Amino acid sequence: MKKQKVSSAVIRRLPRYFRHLTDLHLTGVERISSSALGKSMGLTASQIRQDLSCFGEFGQQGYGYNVDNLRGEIADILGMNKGHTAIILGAGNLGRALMENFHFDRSGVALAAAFDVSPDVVGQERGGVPVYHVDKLEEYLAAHPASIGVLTVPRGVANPIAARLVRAGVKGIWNFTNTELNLKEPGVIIENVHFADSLLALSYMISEDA
Amino acid sequence: MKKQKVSSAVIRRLPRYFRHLTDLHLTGVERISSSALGKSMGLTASQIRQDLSCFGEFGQQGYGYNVDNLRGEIADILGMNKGHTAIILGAGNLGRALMENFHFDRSGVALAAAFDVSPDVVGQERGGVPVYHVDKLEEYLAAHPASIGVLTVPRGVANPIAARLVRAGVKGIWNFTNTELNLKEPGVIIENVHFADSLLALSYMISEDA
DNA sequence: TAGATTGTTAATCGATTAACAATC
DNA sequence: TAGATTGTTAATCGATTAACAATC
Repeated sequence: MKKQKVSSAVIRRLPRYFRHLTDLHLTGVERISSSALGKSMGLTASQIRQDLSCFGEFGQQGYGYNVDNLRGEIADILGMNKGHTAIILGAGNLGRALMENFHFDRSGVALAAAFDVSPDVVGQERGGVPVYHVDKLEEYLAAHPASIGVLTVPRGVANPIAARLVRAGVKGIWNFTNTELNLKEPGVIIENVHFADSLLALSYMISEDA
Repeated sequence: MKKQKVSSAVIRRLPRYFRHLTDLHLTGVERISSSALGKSMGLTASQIRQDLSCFGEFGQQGYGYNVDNLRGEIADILGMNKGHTAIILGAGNLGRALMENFHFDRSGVALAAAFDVSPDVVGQERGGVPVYHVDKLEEYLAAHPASIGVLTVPRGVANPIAARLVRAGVKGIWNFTNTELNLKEPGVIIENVHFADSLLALSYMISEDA
């Protein structure tokens, strides 16, 4: 178990490797070299080999990598086989879009439930996922622990809800609320999805040469 | 007009600066030093000054930065005052969530219309935005040019629709389709929003020390 | 075997941080 | 004025790329 710290740049590339290898696998490709993979992803062969070497030796000299095997190794590295479970907080438009359309299972995550306050959705099912009242959150989590909380609540309640999630033992928060969460608990991981940041970066890039 | 290339790391931080300055402004903060801003954002003062120096001189020795002024400068840099217009392709769950809940205007972008094929939505309005049949796309864009296409169509049609957008003169594509778009046109900017990549990175981080 | 391609060490490049003169 | 803080140049650090011996 080599325990050197893996840089964030590498971590961000891992899902891309996984996605490309999945595509290759579905296309029937059985083996690929670092240079071929690099060309198709816009990376250098060196970088790919360097990245993978953080986690082990997955290739074979003179051959390259077995696509399906490497895909499996990366799935493992990403924690896709750890049986992570997620719950959604906030079954508004975005929450429902995730429930109905996003394939959590393809990332190795089981979406177990959603929570909201509105009588319009509480008690219903969306995309096969039950929606409970948020008052039941702690009770639910005590019986059905979850490692990931998906935060799609309104900005205003983001922090209090996040604090409740953390107190109830959630390990990571997937934050869609456009708020910087400030938790005191150190161990909890926050992954922010800031739509506006992404759109503004695009706006910058298309504005540059005008 | 200094024209040194701005690194992608800097570009990605600009929207964060904008967001934090907006928050400060709303809280009534009038001036801030690079070190105070750095502390609140988890960056070094050096980095902030270095970043800003790519675009000009916005501070004052011994004083720091005027929050509202700097916010305005960054808005300008980001192209928020260029009058960018966006259209949404695909008025499914995600497309509708963006129409009804995402404030394009807060990023300086006007959302003008959406396009879909389903009779269930075509002809309706969502969040004040009309939904047209995608057959009308070229005709519409000829009359109402847009700089940004928001791609929330199913994976399968992502590439053909993207190609049509580009042919019709769109400058950037905000891609939510979990597909790597391959366009031949060089000038067009693609900004990918890969939910799964983000979730997998989170999965990795919470799995690490288990 | 010869050719291909790995994993890894060394070299390069770029980004972040530190230092400091300039000055409000 | 003295203190604070900028913009910028130099130093450091880390990440990417290149090179190459090992070997399938």
